[in-house]
Amino acid sequence: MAKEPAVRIETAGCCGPVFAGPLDDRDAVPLAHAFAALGDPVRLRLLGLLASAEAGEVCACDLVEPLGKSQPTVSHHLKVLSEAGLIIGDKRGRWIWYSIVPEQIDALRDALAVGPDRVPPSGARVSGN
Amino acid sequence: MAKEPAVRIETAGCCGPVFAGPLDDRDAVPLAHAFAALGDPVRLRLLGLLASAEAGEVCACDLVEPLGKSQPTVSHHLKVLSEAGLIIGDKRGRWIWYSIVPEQIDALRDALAVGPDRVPPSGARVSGN
DNA sequence: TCTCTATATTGACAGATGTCGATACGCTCA
DNA sequence: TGAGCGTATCGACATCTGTCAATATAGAGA
Repeated sequence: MAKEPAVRIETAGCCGPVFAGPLDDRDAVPLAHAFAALGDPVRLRLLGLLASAEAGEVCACDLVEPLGKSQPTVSHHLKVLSEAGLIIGDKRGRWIWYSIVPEQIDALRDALAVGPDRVPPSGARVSGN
Repeated sequence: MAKEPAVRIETAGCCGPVFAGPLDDRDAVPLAHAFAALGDPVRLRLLGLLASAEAGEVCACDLVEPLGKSQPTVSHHLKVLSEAGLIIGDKRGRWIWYSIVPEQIDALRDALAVGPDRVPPSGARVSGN
């Protein structure tokens, strides 16, 4: 179960680097949502823990203590990251194992490519204006 | 005036990709602050406008109308981006010309490099499905 | 100097967000 | 079936954030 990211950022798939040109509000909103998910220290540390896990995934039960937050708070942040499509949880028995969705992180990286001549995704795209 | 970014993200300069390992709270806070600055559609569109400008910079007076927000609101967002070190303003006479600070954007991109063995900061996209 | 214009700041307000304790849900195992 | 554990949800609260009208500040030009 839990095999599909909750959200797919459109950047990598269709629209190319955001900074390659003026951005439509409809494109900006989901992207801003994804970046906002990164805009919290606890969530960044959460991602760091997942990324550094030997097996590429971590049991939610092993996230509470290193973060120093209450279980509901950690659960809340996991939900935010999950809804942004940046992580995904796999339920096995009593436990849920979370792992990073690399494609989504990459999509955000691509979105941060500055200028039209940087890392064009597949084809030349919307070369602004 | 206005020659130095307000903030320098430590990632590129010293610490490498954030997702390469567990993240200290002291490191996470400034980074989260920078990502939070990207977490608003208006600010993303603002960056898009700056990035797509022919001259690499845009007069603040030319930002209000395309964004469809009030002048104080635009000024507020410019301040947020500026304090995050993502843009910089150059005052010339009555006008202030804003431009992107590419090094800071790159620092954020580098911070999003997932894992120690993935996509060393320079490009190489992972054609994410 | 005084006026005009560009930008920033202030104050106010509604809505979003981070946090926790309490509690509900769901799975496993005896 | 019931007890126990892992996780999510709820409710409450303080804080932060986005927005705008009003106002202040600062430079240019008459």
